[in-house]
Amino acid sequence: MTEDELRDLPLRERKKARTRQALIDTALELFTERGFDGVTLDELCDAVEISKRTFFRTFTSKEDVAGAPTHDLWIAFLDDIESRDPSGAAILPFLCDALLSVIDRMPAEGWTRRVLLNLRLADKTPSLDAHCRYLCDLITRTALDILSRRFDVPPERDDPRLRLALDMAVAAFHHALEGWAADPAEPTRASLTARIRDTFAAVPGALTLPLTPR
Amino acid sequence: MTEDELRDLPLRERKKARTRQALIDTALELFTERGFDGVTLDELCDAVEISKRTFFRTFTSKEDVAGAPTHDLWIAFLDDIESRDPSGAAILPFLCDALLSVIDRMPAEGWTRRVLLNLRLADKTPSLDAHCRYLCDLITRTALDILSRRFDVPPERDDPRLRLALDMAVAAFHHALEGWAADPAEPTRASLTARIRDTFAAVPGALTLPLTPR
DNA sequence: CACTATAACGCCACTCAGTGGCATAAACCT
DNA sequence: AGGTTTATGCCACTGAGTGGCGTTATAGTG
Repeated sequence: MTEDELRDLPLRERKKARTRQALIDTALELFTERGFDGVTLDELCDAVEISKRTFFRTFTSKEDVAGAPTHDLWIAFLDDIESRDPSGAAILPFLCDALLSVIDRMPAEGWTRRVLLNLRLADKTPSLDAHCRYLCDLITRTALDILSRRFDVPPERDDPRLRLALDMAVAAFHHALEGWAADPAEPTRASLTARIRDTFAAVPGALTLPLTPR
Repeated sequence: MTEDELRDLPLRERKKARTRQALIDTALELFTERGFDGVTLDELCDAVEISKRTFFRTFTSKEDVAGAPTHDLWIAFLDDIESRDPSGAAILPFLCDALLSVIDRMPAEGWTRRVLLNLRLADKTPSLDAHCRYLCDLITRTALDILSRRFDVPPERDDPRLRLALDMAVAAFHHALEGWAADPAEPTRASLTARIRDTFAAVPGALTLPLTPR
């Protein structure tokens, strides 16, 4: 949510959105500095001048606020595939394009840093990692609904292909994100999209990878 | 852990294993009956006549005890791929065989029921679902280590194929488990292995699934 | 510009998961 | 049997998350 989009919302909504963003930013900074478990919710709420009760009206858990950046990305992804033109392509390029396009449209200001902190925190905080994976699975299910509504594919109980293709895309995306977040060179939006392209390209070859003993 | 394997352990280990099993069985029954959140740890510990402190020496969290059946399955899987003969096959059939073989060697008595209850609980308990996914990811990483040690494949940072193949296998396995656990007909070990074979067979076709608008 | 309706917020008390510390008891070893 | 090691029980404590309710701020209306 950029400042521009914000202006044409009612005052009440505007304040809510600002509080939400302040919580995300402050949480990411504090967690990164002192560790996820090293910061209590009370401290976070103090820093944002918010009551703990209000925190739980905005986020469902402590993990939820730290996972918000990637979650927002997934939400935008769902919105994209709701209307994207398949133009005769197979499912995997379709999903890859959707991801690339969504990343391209994310807010310019500070987006990269937020996702990066989110990923690095998740990498060393089991409960956060678990939460992100759970959210991601919810998204996958919703995406499955959207795609099977829009396109002419057999239902999941008869044919697991759509489901499997989605899971592959998610796996490829995760692998790209992981390598990107661990990159010692400053990760940029461009380096992320490059990694995504590469990983998706590697998918078909993965099926036939031969196993020769060392 | 069967009663047979149990006998040649020292008394101390035997007791620990029995307590652990009692905790799993009682937890699954209680959670199924009154819901995961409807049972407190104190109640569970009372039922097994164990102090809460001892519970946390056996399991890392409330979720952990309910996820133990599938976790045990994954541990056995790791053990299997440590020594399984690839016999020239590609990675996917190799992993499929490993899973089938592991399922075949699980304890006869009550194993199906435990896994079933675990899966059905995870299906309607977000925190449990999240925990299982996290554990599963830990396993995937370990499997990656084992395979890249045993076989002659490029390291992950240069080539994501091994990693992607593992993720696909996990996705296929999950899909099989999900359909199996939701089966209105009594799920058996045979019906599970059949589903696994079918889902793995569908993987190559998933890559090229065409998207034609309805 | 009031005036009412409607959300959001703050505060307080409470439940329950999870942890640290230490005393006790059980199993192991010789 | 006697001393050592290792598991257990108990108690007090922290911190996440929830329910209830009074208060404040925004929205909608004459």
